[in-house]
Amino acid sequence: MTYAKTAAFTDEQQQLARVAKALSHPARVAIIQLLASKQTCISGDIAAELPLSRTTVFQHLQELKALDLIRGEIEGVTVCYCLNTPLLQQVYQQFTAFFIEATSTTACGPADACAC
Amino acid sequence: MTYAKTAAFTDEQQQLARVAKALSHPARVAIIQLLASKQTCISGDIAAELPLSRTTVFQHLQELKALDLIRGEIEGVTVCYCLNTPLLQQVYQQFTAFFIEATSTTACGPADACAC
DNA sequence: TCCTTATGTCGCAAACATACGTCACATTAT
DNA sequence: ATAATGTGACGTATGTTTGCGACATAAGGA
Repeated sequence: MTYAKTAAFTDEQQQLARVAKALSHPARVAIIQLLASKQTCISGDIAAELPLSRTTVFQHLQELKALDLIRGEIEGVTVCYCLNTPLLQQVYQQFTAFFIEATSTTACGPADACAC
Repeated sequence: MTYAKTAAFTDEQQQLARVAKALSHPARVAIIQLLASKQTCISGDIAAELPLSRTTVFQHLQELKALDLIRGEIEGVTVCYCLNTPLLQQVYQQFTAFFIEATSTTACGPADACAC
């Protein structure tokens, strides 16, 4: 997002793109799913469950944390990560609005000729 | 997506990540919105409406086309791009499923302490 | 107490991917 | 012929992915 021409787009577009970028790697998708499925807010267990090194997982976590999609609480030796559910719901609505806008087109027939 | 460890994740995770990647640039978000708003399936007009060069826009279009999110029909000199609405609806459902899964967590309280 | 082990994190770096644009070219309309 | 359009080849700048090595901290023995 820190690209040259980024400023030329609207905040909504940039915001959506930012979150999409966070989800643009299967590891991060997997991390979110893991955090959603586990009742415990695991920390190093995430690295253990993924086929990636501790360092790599840590960086993916950092990226998600930078967007505030997840939170991390220090609990003694370990860190307890968990989803920021309210933010996720908000993001969900943004995506929904986008997709509804995108799929409500009637200009071009479904999947066939582009008979503009 | 063509990264080393990509194969280790599920198809769903990879598919979601792939689409998210397509939406991870504001220019591509803008292009989809443009195609959705215009009744005509514009071609070079897209480049004219964005603060990017023709070539750059072309590459973004290629990326979207590679995922089949948009279609391009040659009409004489110009190419007529339009959204692949059915696919978008399908993608929409995938995202919905993901977000519902992600936001249904009750493990960690909303936005406060991670009291696992 | 000291040693070991586990954990989260930082620094660094190689491999790879993306963004962006200038040039070039073919096609078609005027 | 001229102009406009889509697209291809190529290059530079920038960003991402991935993990190895290193470090500090804290817990658990011996």
